Amino acid sequence: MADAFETFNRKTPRCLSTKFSDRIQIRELPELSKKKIPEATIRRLSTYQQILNQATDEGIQIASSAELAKRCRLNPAQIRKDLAYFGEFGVRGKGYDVKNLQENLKIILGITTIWKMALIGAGNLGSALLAHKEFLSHGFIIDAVFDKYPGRGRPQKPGTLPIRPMKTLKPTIHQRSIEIGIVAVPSEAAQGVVAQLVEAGVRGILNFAPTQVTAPSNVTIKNVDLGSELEHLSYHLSKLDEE
Amino acid sequence: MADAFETFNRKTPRCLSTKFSDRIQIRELPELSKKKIPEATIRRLSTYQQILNQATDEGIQIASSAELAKRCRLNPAQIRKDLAYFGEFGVRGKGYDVKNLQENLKIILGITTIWKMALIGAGNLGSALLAHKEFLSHGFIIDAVFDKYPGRGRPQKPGTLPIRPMKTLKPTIHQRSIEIGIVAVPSEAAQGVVAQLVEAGVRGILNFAPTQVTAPSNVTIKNVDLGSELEHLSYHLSKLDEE
DNA sequence: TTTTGTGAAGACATTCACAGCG
DNA sequence: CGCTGTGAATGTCTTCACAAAA
Repeated sequence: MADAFETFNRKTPRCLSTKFSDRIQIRELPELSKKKIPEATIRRLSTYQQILNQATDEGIQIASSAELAKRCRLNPAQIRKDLAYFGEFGVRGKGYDVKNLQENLKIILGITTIWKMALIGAGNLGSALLAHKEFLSHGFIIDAVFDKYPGRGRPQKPGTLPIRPMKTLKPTIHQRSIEIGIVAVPSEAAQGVVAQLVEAGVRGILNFAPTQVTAPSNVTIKNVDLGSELEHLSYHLSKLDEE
Repeated sequence: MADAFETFNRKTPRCLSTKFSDRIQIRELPELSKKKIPEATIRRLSTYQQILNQATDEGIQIASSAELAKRCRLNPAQIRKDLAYFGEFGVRGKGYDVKNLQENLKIILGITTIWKMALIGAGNLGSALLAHKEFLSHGFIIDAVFDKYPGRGRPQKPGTLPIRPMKTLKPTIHQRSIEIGIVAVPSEAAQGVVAQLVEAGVRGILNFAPTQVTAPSNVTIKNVDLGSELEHLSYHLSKLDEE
């Protein structure tokens, strides 16, 4: 896992020879290698993955930034700049090797190994997530399921994950080395569950409850809120009525 | 529906009396009333709704921008500026009336009436969405369900929506005045379904398929991609390993 | 030639800081 | 007094335009 970012910013500033920088300590140099990567760029990396998959399916081996831009409706310069934050992946005069770029994006996104996740909440949404086959192809797997009422949900078929009581959350997460929690419980319960997940040692949380939850800064939280997406849609639809 | 935006930019520039502007046609005036609202602001409006609901539940009647900011971890000036795009909702020296602001946000977001939606795809995800009670409290309702194979899915109980064949998409959407489509079908089928929805006359689409779909510019598309959210999480988790 | 990678310019978004109002 | 509403300042992101490379 630790080598996931070896390719990052691997460029040496051309104005400085290695020898020179060996002898003289230069204040700006460490800053240069830690150029800040915009959040907006990171969000687009998944889209690039998506369209590269599509291109692979169509048998395309080399794609220019213009071609990629067309597929995700972005500016070509945007794509070149985004990729350039992480290295020099293209060939001037030709474009990007689709397969190669795809591999590099996987490394950058940290999905070279499979992330184990714990699902909390086996209601409607939880069950759908559990059945969601696409997770695995993206490098994620639900490895344990918890619910306040372990009896509920679909009857447990053989080969299905057992629904565990909340009491066993911490030991199970430790034992199975789970690093991500998915919160699919009602809003009222969400903050409590987040606290338990943090206590159990997860480092990332995907929260489906439409409420603001907090966690220490070393735990990353991503909120997925359907209501908010629909409201955004509604805003734009109402606005069109005005014209 | 058309009155949903009457409160927008209802401020009269103080430098011009009403009489004055009645008599003389001023070029800049129409521009002033159409000040462009940042997308980032619009995305935050749903969050404001969420924290106002929370405040209401706690019995809070008046809240300052500082108080609201603390609840959604934003800068107070951000909140004041966002709200100021749509009118003067606050009282100087006091703050914002929670109830009143909530009502105004509903009008701004266009959720004063209930939006009817058609769900396409009655698989795992579709079924979960169908059972998702929260939609209604946000002003949205699934009014018709379609699937390539109408027989599948949960056995149809009385009082449950029938699963209709795709053939009936267009007439049903017309007949029931449905304006939003939810795409919960596999990636390969997504673009085709989007085309059918557009043809049937919907104006907004919520797409759960992890693929880039296109529609004419008069149809608004919002993508919800779980894989992409997880990849974003993965990126941040991998990065923390580096330090 | 073609297309990348990248400074510089431009567009957009956030925060500051304070006048103005209750 | 306290807090909003808002220009001005700052910060961030996107796009342009071109030198450098294959």
